[in-house]
Amino acid sequence: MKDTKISDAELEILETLWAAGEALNANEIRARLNEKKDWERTTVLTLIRRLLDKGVIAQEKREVYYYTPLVARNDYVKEETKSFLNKFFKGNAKNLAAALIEDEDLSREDIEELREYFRESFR
Amino acid sequence: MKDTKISDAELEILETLWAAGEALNANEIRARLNEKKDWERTTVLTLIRRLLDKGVIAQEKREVYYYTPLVARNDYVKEETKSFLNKFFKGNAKNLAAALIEDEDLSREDIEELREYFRESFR
DNA sequence: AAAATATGTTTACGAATGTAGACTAATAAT
DNA sequence: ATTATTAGTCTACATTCGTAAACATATTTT
Repeated sequence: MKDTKISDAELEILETLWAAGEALNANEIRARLNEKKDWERTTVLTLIRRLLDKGVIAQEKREVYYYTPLVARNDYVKEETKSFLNKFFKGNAKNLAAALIEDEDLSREDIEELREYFRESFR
Repeated sequence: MKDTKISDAELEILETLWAAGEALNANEIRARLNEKKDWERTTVLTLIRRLLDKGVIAQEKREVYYYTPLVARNDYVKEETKSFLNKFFKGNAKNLAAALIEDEDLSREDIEELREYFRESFR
């Protein structure tokens, strides 16, 4: 699960499973996805297959196959964050923070909140 | 320059130009890239072409073509950061911060620095 | 039993990517 | 003038991705 590349479409499936917190079958996944992505049944199945091939989810046979993530969202996101940091900020979190603050799309409150967060998080 | 997707390989070229701070020709780009990527001459040329097609760099004809970025790194990175934030943190910077802090790869000092940074950055 | 439905696998197909060879035009060296 | 070198464009080709239709199989309806 180290260097497995997960595509955007595949990630939608994974996010659905993570959000569910329990094994889902293809139809359930499709249903929950429906608000966001209106994919054909077979599209969902293809993505599931690819995730299986990549070894990032597992299947369990009941009346129908049920799928569960083999990676915790937390871990995955942490990895992605690290890559992102390296890609654009030489791995330096402070530079990222700078970019966040510079971003005029962050409201005053957002920043205030961030500050607060850091203050607490490490006394 | 809004929704232009720049691939990883293309980004290497761009980074080189950004770092240079002045127009470079293909050979110069290749030379500076050499430490990281040992690409064939034509590979570099292909990537340059793709960036031209995407309208993210411009060329200027002297004895030989010289290339300049049409996007500021800052702006580009800001955009990417925003997407990243949306993709994994529902656009919520605080959640990102949480992930950063959770990351045991950040040293105490890193975090301290971050805190400091936020403290100053917004009095 | 025949027909319809549901579930899964295989095959497909165009766009993007990483990587570069073939080919061409221009310039320089012999 | 002939040959070699350079700079650029065009073509190529395997892989991944997004998206799904075709096809096979099992199950349910009629």
